[in-house]
Amino acid sequence: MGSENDAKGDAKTKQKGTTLKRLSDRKSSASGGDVMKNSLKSAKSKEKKSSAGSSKKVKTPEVESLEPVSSSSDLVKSEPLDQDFTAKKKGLKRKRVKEEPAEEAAQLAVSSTLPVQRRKRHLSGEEEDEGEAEKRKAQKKREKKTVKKEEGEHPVSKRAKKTREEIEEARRLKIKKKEEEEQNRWRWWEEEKYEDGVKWKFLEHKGPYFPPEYQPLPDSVNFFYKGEKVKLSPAAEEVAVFFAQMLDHEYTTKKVFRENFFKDWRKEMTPDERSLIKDLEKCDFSEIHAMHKAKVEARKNLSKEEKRALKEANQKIVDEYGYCLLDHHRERIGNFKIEPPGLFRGRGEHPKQGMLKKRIQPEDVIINCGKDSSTPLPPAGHRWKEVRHDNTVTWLASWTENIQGSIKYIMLNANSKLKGEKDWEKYEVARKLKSCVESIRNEYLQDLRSRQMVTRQRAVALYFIDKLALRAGNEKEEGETADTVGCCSLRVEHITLHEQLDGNECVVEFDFLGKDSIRYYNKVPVIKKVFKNLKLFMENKEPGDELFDRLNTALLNKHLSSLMPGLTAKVFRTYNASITLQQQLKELTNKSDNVAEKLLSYNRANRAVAILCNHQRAAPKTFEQSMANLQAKIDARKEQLALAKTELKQAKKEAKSKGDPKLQSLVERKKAAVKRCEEQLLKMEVQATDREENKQIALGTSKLNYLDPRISVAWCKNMDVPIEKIYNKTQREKFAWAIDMTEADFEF
DNA sequence: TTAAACACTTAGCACTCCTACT
DNA sequence: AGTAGGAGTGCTAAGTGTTTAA
Repeated sequence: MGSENDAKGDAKTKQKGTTLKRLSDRKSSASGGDVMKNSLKSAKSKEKKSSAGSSKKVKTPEVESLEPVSSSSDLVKSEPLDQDFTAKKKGLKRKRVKEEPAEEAAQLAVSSTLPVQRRKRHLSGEEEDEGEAEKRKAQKKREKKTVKKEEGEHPVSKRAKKTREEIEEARRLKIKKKEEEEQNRWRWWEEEKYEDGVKWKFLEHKGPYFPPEYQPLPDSVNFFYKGEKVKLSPAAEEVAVFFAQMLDHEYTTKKVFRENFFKDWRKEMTPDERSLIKDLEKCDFSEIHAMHKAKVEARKNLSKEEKRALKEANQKIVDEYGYCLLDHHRERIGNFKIEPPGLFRGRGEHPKQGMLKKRIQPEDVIINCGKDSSTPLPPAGHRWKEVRHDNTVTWLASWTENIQGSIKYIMLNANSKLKGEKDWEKYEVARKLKSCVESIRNEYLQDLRSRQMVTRQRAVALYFIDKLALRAGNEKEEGETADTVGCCSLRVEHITLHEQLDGNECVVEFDFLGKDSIRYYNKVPVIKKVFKNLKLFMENKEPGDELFDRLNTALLNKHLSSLMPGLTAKVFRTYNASITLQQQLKELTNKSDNVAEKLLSYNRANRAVAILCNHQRAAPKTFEQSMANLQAKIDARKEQLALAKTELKQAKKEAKSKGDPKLQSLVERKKAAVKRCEEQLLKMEVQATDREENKQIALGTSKLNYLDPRISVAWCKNMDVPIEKIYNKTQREKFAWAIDMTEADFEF
């Protein structure tokens, strides 16, 4: 067990090296010729795709027809398996011989691994009917709330002069409030789960919040066409304002964006407007643009009082629409606002950028709530599209969006039971994978020499998904979205094979756009068998052809779920992310370190995961500046240190020659000064490295979505690091279940 | 069997808010 | 008190994977 982990760890660290390099590659390429090469490459691929792509798909012939049977065993002999996995080979063979027995499958079922429900703080006896208990809890909560409110008003009334006692009092209150919050928290993880498919029993809410209606432009602000003032109809004017507001953005200069916008804008025009306005180039939005800028500026310059009023008004909306009642608990809604209309801006080269995202009316919205709850009222003069009572889903409202035709949902906040339970389950599945990952790895390594082409392709894909944490790569409709890929949808043009590269053999160079059009660039040494298979898959194919032409995500996932219930491609990402964190934390932190050092280690472990998952971000706009500022500070501190050192020397000299005890204490003080200076310098330098390493890496995504929070909680307990140091308030709320249940000895 | 519909998680960006500094 | 810049938050697009319908 340990050895396997170590081996895997080695692979990861190696990889970390290459990925770090990868980021710098990316940096340098941004200004150099690489970008050119890439855009050329992708342009070429599009050409290919449109000409040959959909009509004739090149399929890799069956293995049997290519290779005599003997040669496949030949390959086995000549190629040792990846070191990572060889050790386990024997054990696996035995395991694989026996058909997967039903009981083993049952053991693997998720529910069985969720810790037995504890009832530490259950209000009263077990025999009490659940509904009764709920009611009582709710009642208690209400009582508490009123108390809190009365207390809360107290300090506000006597705010004029803050005495020490009052400050102290406020502090106590804050602590009390925190404790109370903790007490009030719905400890759903201590309750029984509902029967299959049922997500709730009671659900009541106020419906979504609609954005304000469009306010027509004042007469002083005009739109011009060919230099002539034109008064637009409200509908056309609203869309014109959307465009005018974006004029500072680069994408309003893009051809696709402009064309899509103009086409959709014309649809909103009256026939007269349509016959007049035929060329976007001749449109002048400058007055509208100026007005918008002035508005933004004005908002910034509001007085404190006005800002407070605005904030209060917002809070009122949140209080009214931002919560729902789910099984007698008040739960926060994640996105209770209907998305306002505007111009669609997808990520990357999106073919639909610039299109009009229409205003959603209550008539477009489906409401979902409990049968026995009060139905939310539609805005005056409107009605809902439908009201349904489906307790097998978690959404409160939904509508169909007009750009892609997909459904948008209003759902609960991440700290809710519904989301939390799902999250917990996700990590349990990933932990389950830990127990059988070895045999799965062994199996796909065997499959690399299968006679069936599908199986080989599946094996190689799985190898990538496991080793590189690639996403599954569902197929997408061409022309509907930006051209991005994942593992199964990789095309020949996305990889380059190198027999030799930088002293490594069998290197695969990946270069493609993944989710959100984020570039994935990596050079990875792979085992020979994978390399040979890739060569085979690429034979007689055009750059725009699919690499895994016989494979898709459905096929892959079907196979995976037969290996372990609940196993899909994305579980590997979760598993590898979490196991990497755990192992990196073990490796990097020492109990004797101080808190700052421990946190740096935590960040580094987190960063290793972010790199693995390719979680990137645009370098902050102010990055160079703030880095330079920090460097200046460091330089200043260095000078100070040098000065302090010379002063110390001087003092020492004098103390030695004169032997005055006063001078001796001066020496001590100077010594302390030097030490302090050194410490501060070190701290800043560490900060600088941390920031530099983080320049293009986003830690948040993995922290929020891939790292089992129990690993972090256990680490905090072991290392005596307060949980607040690694999770902010929101994160603590989201991971309340983990913070509450995890002991120091937790192992992922 | 395939495609579309559906439900839900994951993702980066832009804004706002807060805090540590001057 | 004012400000820079980092942390936190809201937003919504873009994925994954299951279910339903044709």
